[in-house]
Amino acid sequence: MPKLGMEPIRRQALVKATIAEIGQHGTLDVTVSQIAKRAGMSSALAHHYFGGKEQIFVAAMRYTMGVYAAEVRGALAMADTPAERVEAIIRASFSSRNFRVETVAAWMNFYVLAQVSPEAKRLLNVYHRRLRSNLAHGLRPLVKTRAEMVASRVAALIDGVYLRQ
Amino acid sequence: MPKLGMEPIRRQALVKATIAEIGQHGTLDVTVSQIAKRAGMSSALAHHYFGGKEQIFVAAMRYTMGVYAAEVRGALAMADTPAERVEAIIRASFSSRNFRVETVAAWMNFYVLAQVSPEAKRLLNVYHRRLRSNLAHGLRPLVKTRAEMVASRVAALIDGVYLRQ
DNA sequence: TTTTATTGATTGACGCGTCAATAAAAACAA
DNA sequence: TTGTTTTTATTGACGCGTCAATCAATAAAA
Repeated sequence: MPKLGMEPIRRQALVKATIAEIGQHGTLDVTVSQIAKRAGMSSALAHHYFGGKEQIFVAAMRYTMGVYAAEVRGALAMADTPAERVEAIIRASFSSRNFRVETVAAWMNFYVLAQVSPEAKRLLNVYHRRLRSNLAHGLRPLVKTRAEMVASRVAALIDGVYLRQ
Repeated sequence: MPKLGMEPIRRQALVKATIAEIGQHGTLDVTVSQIAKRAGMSSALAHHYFGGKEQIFVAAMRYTMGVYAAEVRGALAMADTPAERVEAIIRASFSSRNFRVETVAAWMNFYVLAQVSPEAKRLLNVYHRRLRSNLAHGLRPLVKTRAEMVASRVAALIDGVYLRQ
């Protein structure tokens, strides 16, 4: 019973299932079948829409980072002073959504994925650059020339705290 | 041509090969055969001495952490003031040895391994506890009651900086 | 009838772990 | 000392399972 326009629904279901599955296993060692099953379809269909496992992973990574970016943007929108901007970013980074075990596990494994998949590496670079840039922008009025350096350290601190969750 | 007393030599060769292989691949996705080949033996022998893949990984993790612990101890031995102690730990953490790409990759993947292997998780906990304890000890005279908290943050920062290497 | 959705079955590759077999050293026996 | 047995080292081959990816077939919309 093929309902039309299934593609976007299936894709999103797969992406979310991927994150959940990685979160549950704590590893990228999840099979396409497991993901597909959780998303309520056959593995063949997952391949049909994404082409391959790595592309599913990358899509999940992109999605996760998109959610995070949106949260930062939202928090940033209602920050007025530089200090507030910095705090907004940090607060968004540690929001309850981003701090769920499954999200943290996903992030950690995306770092590993970036060691293997060029596209994942690219995405991770974009995230790093944006995070540092956002932080530096808020920090500049506070610490002037050292803003870039401090931003890097704060960014590292955020990731480090994550890693320990 | 069985030379006797091979066991410790083979074990160490396998452990080092494991770290090298993980470093090169950036992932735990390395086969026992690859490791054994790099260590100059058959995969059967690797199984003979370690029993299984996971145990090889755990041994490599234990080894890596042992090297790190020794470096910290060494640096700590010639630190007199509290501030020097803290600096010694940080300096040791970022020594050239611990900052080699392969070592960093190994560490990162050991975090993933800890999500799967209880023994790896235990080892990682020991490392975390020791690091925080060492830092807190040096920090206490400097920040008094907040020492524990600051130690946690510094520890997280160290790992975060690593993650970005 | 062409396009979109969907899956069961299959294939082909690969990897872990085991085992039987070989060989040399060491321990023991005569 | 010499012959025999036991222990240690070592590997090639292989079974068994798993998994990514493909394909042919079915069915409902357009």
